[in-house]
Amino acid sequence: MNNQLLVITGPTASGKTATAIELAKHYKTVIVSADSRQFYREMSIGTAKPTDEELAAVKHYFINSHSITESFTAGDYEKECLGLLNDLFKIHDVIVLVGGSGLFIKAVCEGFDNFPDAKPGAREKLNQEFNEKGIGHLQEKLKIADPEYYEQVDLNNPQRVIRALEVFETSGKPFSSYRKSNLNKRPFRIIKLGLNLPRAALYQRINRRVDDMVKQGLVEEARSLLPYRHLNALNTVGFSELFDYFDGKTDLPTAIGLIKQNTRRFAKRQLTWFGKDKEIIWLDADKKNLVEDVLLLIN
RNA sequence: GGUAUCAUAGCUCAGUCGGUAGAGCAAAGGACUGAAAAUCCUUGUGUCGCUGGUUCGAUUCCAGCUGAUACCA
Repeated sequence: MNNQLLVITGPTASGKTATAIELAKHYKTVIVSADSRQFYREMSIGTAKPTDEELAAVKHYFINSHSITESFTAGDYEKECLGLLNDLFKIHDVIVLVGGSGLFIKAVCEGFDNFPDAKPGAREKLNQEFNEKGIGHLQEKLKIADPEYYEQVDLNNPQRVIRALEVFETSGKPFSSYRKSNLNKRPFRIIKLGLNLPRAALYQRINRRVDDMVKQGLVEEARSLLPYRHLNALNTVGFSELFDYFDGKTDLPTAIGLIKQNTRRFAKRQLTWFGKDKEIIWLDADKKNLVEDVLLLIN
C-alpha cells in the first residue's frame, strides 16, 4: 500500500497551515482540511482560514466547501472525506490532511461506528425538552432507554445525553448497541504529526493572532453574520464574544480579551484530546527547517 | 506636612472574639463516537506588607516603618 495520509495537527495557532502547504508543495499534492469551521465559506477571518495566496498555491479541499446554513456533522465529514480521499489517491501517493479538530481527524483515521442517521427534528425536540424540563428529565429517559450508556456517559453533559437519546428515538435501539469501538481499516497508511510549543509561547502566538484578526476586519465579518448568530456554525470563538459586544453586554476591548482567553482555553482542550493519541509524533513548531526535519522523519 | 482608612491567592475581596485562612474570577488538569472553535467535570496555588512588642502561641492585639487611597492644610 503506497498511499499515505500525512496528518498535520496541533493546537490552534501552532502553524499547521503553513507547514501543510510546504509539505504539499514538496510532494506536489493537495491538502484536505480537517477543521470544523474552515469549510464554511461565509466565515474567513475569524476561522484563520488559509489566505487566497495560500489557497492558490496548493489545491485545498473542505475549505469554503459548505455554507453555515447547512447542517454538516462529523459523520457527514467522515463519509465525504473518505470518498474524496479514495478519488485523490488515484492521482496522488501522498495526501496532506491538516486540522485541529480532533474529532474530525478521528473520523478520517478511525471512523465512527455505524450509527443510524438521526431523524430530522429529533434533536430539536430533545433540546426543547431539555430547556423546559431540565437535564434530570433527560437523564431519566436515558436510564430507561440505555442503562448501559447511562452508566458510562457524563450525565451532566446535555449534548452527550441528547445525542444518545436522538439515536434511540430514531432507531428504537440503544445508543450503546451501536457503540462498539470497532476501528475501521483504512486503505492508506497514516502518519500523524503534531506541532506544539511551550505553553507561554503558544499563548503569545494566540494573543497576537487575535489582534491580527481584528486588524483584518474580524469585527466587520462578525457584524455581517449577526443575522445568522443562532446557527451552530456561529457558536464559535471570535464570533460569540463579538455578538455580546454588539448586544452592548461588553465593550470592544473586553470582547477582544475574551476572544484571546477563549482561544487559549480551546488550545488547551485540543492538547488534552491530542495527548491521548499515542500515534502523534510531536514536533517543535518554532523550529527552523521544520519541513526538512519532517521529510527526513518520514522517509 | 496633618488626620483617617486600608495592606490576606495572579486579580477583586471575605475571615480569624489570638490556635498559620476561603469565595468569585483568572489559571491548571481532565472527559468527549455525527453540536467538537461545541459541551461537560475536577482542583486553592498563600512569608496574611515589613520590623519589633505583648503572649504558651500573633495573619489577628499594640508600636514603629513602608506603600496606597480619601479628606484637611
